[in-house]
Amino acid sequence: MNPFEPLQAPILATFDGLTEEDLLFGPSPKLELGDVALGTFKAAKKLGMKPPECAQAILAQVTFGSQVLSVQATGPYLNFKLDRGVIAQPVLSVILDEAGEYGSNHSGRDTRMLIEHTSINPNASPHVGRARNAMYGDTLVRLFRFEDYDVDVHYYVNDIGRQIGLLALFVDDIESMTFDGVLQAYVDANQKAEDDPEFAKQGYEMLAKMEEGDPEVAKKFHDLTDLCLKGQTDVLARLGIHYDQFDRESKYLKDPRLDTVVAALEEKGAVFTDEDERLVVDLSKIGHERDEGRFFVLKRANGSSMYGFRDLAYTIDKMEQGADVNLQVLGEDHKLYAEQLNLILKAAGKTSPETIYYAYILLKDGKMSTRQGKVVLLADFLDEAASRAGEKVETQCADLPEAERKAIAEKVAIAAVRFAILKVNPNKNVIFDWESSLSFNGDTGPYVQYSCARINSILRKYDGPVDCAVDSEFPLTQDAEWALVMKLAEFPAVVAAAVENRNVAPIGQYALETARLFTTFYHDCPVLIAETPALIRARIQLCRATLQTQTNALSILGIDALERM
RNA sequence: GCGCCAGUAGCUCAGCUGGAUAGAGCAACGGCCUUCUAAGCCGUAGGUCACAGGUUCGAGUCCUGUCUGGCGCGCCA
Repeated sequence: MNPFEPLQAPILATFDGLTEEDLLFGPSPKLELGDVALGTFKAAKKLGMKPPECAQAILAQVTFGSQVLSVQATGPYLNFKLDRGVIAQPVLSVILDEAGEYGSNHSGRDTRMLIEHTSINPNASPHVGRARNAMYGDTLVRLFRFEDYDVDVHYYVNDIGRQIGLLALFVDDIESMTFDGVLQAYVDANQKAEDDPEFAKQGYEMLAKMEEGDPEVAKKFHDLTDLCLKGQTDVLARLGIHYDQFDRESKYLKDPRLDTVVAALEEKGAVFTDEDERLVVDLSKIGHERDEGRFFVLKRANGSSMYGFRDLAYTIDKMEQGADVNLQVLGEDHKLYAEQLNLILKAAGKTSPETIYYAYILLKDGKMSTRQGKVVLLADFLDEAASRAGEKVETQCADLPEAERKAIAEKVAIAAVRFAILKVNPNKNVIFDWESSLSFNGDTGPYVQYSCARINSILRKYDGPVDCAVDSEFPLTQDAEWALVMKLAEFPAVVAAAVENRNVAPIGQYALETARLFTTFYHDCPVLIAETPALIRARIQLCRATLQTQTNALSILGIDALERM
């Protein structure tokens, strides 16, 4: 949706050699200057002029249509005053017409994508720190599906490893065990392993039996990790996060494709057995330039494989599933590790997925620590947030049945967490503050939801359905209306940028800005009691278009636009 | 020590890939509910964009160095 088309076309027709990209349209910094501004920097360069000259040249030579009421050159800028209604009409028309698809550029048509995210260790309940991976990954999935990608979501289950070995040894009766029970058992088992070396050794033996394929041990590992996985995915499902496929690490223990990798490494002289009988890759032979992180261990002295060795097989497996785009979401602590894997795969003639990294979530008084109990569990936070939201819903939606009120409170809680995490650029640490995340005021998900609830409230009171046919004489004159329309027109570009940069944070920022502009409009421009029927009709359509755009933006973020709250 | 990421208002964050006088929210102060939901709105105050150089018509944004914080660097996953 390019609302500037009527301004652009006559300029392009007058000056040869200019393209759309040379014309930098945007809102004027102040509405007194104009409704829309054009920066002439790029165009000037192409035309061999200085920007202010270029502005003057456009002013002198171009004849604009009747939509343009006046043009003024201010240094390198041109400021246009427009017939706002005429410009706004097609914007609203497109939004109401495209409805749930408004904002999508459909860039993923006929494109298959495999994305792996979350993949947390089974022995922990998701806390908000780890959940950044899940929320970010899930939001990418939603973004790409919105763009018509055919997305397959994978979760890599670390179902083997020392921690599961200890657990399997410690736990007798899995049948009657709960997720919380397993978590406690893991803590106890670790303590026991620390106190009792013999027990620790037996843990490794369990692991060895698992690798050898002992059916009884395998079943125990499987049942334990299943229980854990269910506990974890239940919490994540509460946030609307779902997966298409769970890939068990144990499946990749003896993958024949690893032989070809090792053979390729041998051929390049990049693999050797060290003095402790470990099988080690020397990455300096295959492109790693520094000393740090030069060595990568594939197998222990006893022949059991390391996590990274199995991950090589898993990565190869993912890449061979025929997706056009492969993505994985990893914490920034995995940066070097992923680079090491990539080098090995490249040396073996294999490709690697594109990785999206995110920085850690910190607490106000430092980093999270499971050991010190300095964690915010996702489930705990959601419970507390839902309870606080519930108090408000109780007074504001007293007429609704209790079940419905509870559902609303839960959705507010989800919006609070998801938004708090997603609005921050992924390469920045998030400082998670319990209190401000529970306030629901200001820059929050609930604030955005609230603006939607207000729109819904107006639409409910408006008698009759909203007409999608937008009048050509669209009577919008107020600044608040204009600012809102311009913001709505931006949405497809915001989505396109998010796709290109694999960054969803700007969508959160966009929803926030739109909500703020709507609220200003809400206060400045009465809808249901506007002066004329035509104005009521127009503002209702603007409300409907805003709600549609926000619904689409929020759905990418995994947040529900609420009818009432 | 080496590598990657970051440093913007007291606090938490934006800043459209180099463009007009750097923007929000929280906290503070002052206003606004018999008028579409006050989870709200309007206003005031708050800045040497970590620091020092450089690149050019123009730098919060690009380059170099320094400082501070996060993460990582051979049998954890």
